[in-house]
Amino acid sequence: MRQALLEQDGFRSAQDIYASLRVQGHSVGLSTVYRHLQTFAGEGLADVIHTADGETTYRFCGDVGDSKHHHHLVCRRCGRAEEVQGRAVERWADEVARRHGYVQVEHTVEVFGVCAACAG
Amino acid sequence: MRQALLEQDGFRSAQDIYASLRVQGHSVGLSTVYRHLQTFAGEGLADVIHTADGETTYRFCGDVGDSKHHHHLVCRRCGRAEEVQGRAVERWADEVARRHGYVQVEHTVEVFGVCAACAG
DNA sequence: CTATTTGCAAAGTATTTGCCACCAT
DNA sequence: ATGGTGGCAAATACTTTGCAAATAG
Repeated sequence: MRQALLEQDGFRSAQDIYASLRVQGHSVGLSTVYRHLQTFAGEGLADVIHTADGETTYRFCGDVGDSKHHHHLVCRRCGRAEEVQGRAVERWADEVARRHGYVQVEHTVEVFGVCAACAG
Repeated sequence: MRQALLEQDGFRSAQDIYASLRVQGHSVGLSTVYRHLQTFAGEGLADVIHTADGETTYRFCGDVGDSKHHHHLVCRRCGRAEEVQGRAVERWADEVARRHGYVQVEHTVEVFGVCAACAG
């Protein structure tokens, strides 16, 4: 089951993944999907992002516990995602925060678009 | 009522705003809060952002229909926010997207921290 | 047999909608 | 009367939790 989940690709919502699994014949429960997703996210096996309309989506990064800070370029259509880094952004965020006297700074940066394949 | 809503400050969730209004003595309905919030957002009178944990929060920008593209530096504690711009970020996002062949690019960038006042 | 995993169903929480009452015109 | 605004309550949608059956060790 864990396996079946890990084989899913791209950023998908829990509900979406659940539906896919059922269609694929697995008789899995919704709670199981949520439970694993949370576990994965906790272990760093999955990235979590919230789309513009507030949906929570997950994506598996592979088995590598590569915990490096990165952001995503996500296809709005198919959910496919590229992991990207941006020293420029990190610097900008820190600078902005510092200038206003904010501490314990974090930031969320996600880029959405339509990938070459989907754009046709 | 519209007025009472507009007087709220900082980024707050709908539920939060609703609670405040009730405490302040207004006998307002939750739906009214949501309806106005959506209207405001549509008119550009309010900015909407989703916090890291998926909560939807709103903030009033004043009466100016100043629709310029900007981001926020938000205090995690009190909800206060500074509107910031970052040409560097815009450029970076476009560049990253272009490099991977993505089109119709958009991005969400929010910086969270604890403001000087709250950090004490 | 005990511990873990899983699925179902129930409970929660957040948001949207339907509908009727109320206010000013 | 008429249109718009507002409140309550019901309906949705998404996520979490309780619990007992199934499975593994």
